[in-house]
Amino acid sequence: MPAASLDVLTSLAKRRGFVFGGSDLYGGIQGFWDFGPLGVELRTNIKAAWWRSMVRLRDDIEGLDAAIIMNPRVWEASGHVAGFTDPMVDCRNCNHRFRASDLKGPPSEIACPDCGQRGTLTDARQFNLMFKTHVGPLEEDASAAYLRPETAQGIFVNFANVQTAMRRKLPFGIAQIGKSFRNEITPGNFIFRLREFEQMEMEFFVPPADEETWFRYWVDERLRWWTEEIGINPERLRLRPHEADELSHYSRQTTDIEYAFPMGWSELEGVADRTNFDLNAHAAASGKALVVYDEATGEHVVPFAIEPAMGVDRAVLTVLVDGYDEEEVAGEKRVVLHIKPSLAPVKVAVLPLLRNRPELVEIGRRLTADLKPHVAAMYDDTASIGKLYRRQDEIGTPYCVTVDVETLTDGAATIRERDTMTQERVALDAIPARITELVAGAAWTGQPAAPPAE
RNA sequence: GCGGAAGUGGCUCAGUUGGUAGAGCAUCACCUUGCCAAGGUGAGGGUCGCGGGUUCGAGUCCCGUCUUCCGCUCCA
Repeated sequence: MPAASLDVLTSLAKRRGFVFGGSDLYGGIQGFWDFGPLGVELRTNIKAAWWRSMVRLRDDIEGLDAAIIMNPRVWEASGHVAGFTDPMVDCRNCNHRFRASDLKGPPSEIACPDCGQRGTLTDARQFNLMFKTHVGPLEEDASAAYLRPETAQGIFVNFANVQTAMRRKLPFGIAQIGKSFRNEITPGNFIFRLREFEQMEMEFFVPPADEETWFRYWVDERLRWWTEEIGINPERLRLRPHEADELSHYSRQTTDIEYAFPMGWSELEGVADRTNFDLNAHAAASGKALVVYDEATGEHVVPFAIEPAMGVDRAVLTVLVDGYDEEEVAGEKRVVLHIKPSLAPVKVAVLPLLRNRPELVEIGRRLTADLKPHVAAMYDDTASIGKLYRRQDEIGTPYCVTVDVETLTDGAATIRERDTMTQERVALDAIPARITELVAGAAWTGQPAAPPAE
């Protein structure tokens, strides 16, 4: 099963209303995409799946929705101001990049530390990966603020609030879904790397002694989520532990969950062991203790944070790539999105076999109205039945209900399943319940993995 | 930011040595068919990314600019 190329997928996404180029009316803007009618449903469903498995089904994780703009001191304490705004120097010969402060002289006078070539270094340039803005109407330095480059800091600065309000003891986690912004030098690969993107991050706070156990637990649990709950082909997923020299400034160890995208294996989610780096940093900068009292030892401890972090947009891309398939049916190409029914933008489409029979149209419309309170449903009669099926296949609609002439006498209609194209005949009255049952039955395979044994 | 390629109707593209825009698919209407992209008739839709220049005349040449794509960087 060859994965769809990004071109094919981009074309499908635009044509069918999943994703549009950002501001394309004005020629576009690099690194920003708009989600259309179907795209917003898909991403909403993915977020719901994450929130359900992370927050709703668990009793050890709380939810949070922090502001995008925070006090700039947050970013100084977290290390992002230092890490994201250094003057950088590029080597035109070997393409490596250096912090100007790490070089032993002016870039124009020294040789490249890597390739040794002289005269190939650019001047120092400010690389600010954080979007800067101003709070209030005056654009002065004192009012400068940043759009958050990760949602995690909103969790860390609310650690004590949540812990106290919810009377939490270790271990417990805080989960958050929200937009983040990075002025990436090179966005691209469709919606893989964006400048405005949405993250789903969870910080799981554990006693320092349990760090390793929980780290392994979350790597396994996240991989399970991708395969069992999102339905991604396990053969196209792999784990990749980071080498020591590629770790982020806050991380002791990180394992990526990678997917075999058309452009190669790329990161889908990172599980990072952030230790107590962030809580310590914020405690030091704010002057407020960020600790939990451990009754067993009678001591205050600064918890360690294990962080599974993923991008909603990458999840959308993955679901599209993984689900896309071109089959041959009766000598014709059939494009179908084999995505999990729970994720599909439209769960059921009601199609009259004959659109010039008012009775069938009437029944179809009424059935659609009956379905809408239960699942995302739509009605379509603007083409022949075969064409209507293919349209729904292309957007991943798992079920189609076809109202035919026999419906007038037997009061039943056929439910056609996307992947097998098989049909079952069900009484009109029973169809909403049956569809709901089918969608729900195929949606969830189970509960999150049990926490590691004490 | 550096190197390479490209920007023509919703999508994919054609447009010959510059002469005043086409195709397929898609969409819509009507007819016909009636369970997996059938057929027929017709319709809508493009100031050819944007700005400037050369020319009697530019999608087609020149300059600038913006954007996109592929590599390097990045990391959700």
